[in-house]
Amino acid sequence: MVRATQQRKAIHRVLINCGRPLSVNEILEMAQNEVARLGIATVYRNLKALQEEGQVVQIDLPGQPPRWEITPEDHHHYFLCSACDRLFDIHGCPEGLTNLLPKGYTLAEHEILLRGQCNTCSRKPNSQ
Amino acid sequence: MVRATQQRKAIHRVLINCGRPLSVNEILEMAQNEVARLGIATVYRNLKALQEEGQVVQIDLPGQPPRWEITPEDHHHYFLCSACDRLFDIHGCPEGLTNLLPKGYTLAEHEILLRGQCNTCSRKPNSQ
DNA sequence: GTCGTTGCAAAGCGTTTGCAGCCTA
DNA sequence: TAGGCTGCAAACGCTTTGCAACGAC
Repeated sequence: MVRATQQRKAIHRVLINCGRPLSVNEILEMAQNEVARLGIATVYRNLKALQEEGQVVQIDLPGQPPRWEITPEDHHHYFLCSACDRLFDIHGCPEGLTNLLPKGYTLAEHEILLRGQCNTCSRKPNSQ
Repeated sequence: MVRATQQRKAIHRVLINCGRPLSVNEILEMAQNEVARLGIATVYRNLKALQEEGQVVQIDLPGQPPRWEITPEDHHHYFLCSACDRLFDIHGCPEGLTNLLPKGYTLAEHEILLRGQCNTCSRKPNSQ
């Protein structure tokens, strides 16, 4: 039987309220505002449990620490800001992906990571 | 001044001869056939050095251990066959990537990973 | 009260670093 | 022969695990 502890509720709430994929440390820091003595092991344990329930998914991008977000309803991609290192969801897909395939190959899935500067950091050319 | 040691030459040669991206342990084991007492730290140090010289690149795919390969000549993407787990180069890029960006975002780079079945595995529907 | 969950600390695991000795140029 | 490079072991950062105490049901 799964128990709705303060810790688990805080971790889940942080992911819901923030609305973007968060690293384990971001989740820890935000959730500690609600449960001060929250430990990192509890964050890992609950993320894994929430993942098995299908509530959250782990996002594993090249060269980046793993991040977690609420299981998205739709298929989407990611934008990583090279200035502030925050990750954003990108909705929509480019055209003509199947045209890139060599003859005889079949496409099942695709993952796209865009890098650049977010709207906040684009306004401050000095940052990064 | 960079020295052409037996270890460095063995590591470089393994990557050239194998012709596919290798994990650090694969490189270690293969290079130990040439230099028996080769240590893992030396592999890491030389991969990093070869990377800084631009001779090799690290390939970091979601959910996979880092792999290393000889620096490819051109910008390209990857196709991972879900049946045979081999990785292929994909040449060309999709159109309209910038259209996906929210207002105010600027695009600098993009990485694409396609998954599906390669031409060999497409012919054998039983294999995964 | 039971037993799933927690915080802490220690253990794992892949990677990096410090250091004395080795070997290339 | 100088000093870059090596192997070894310890350190490192992130993640997992063991365990006694806690607290949701």
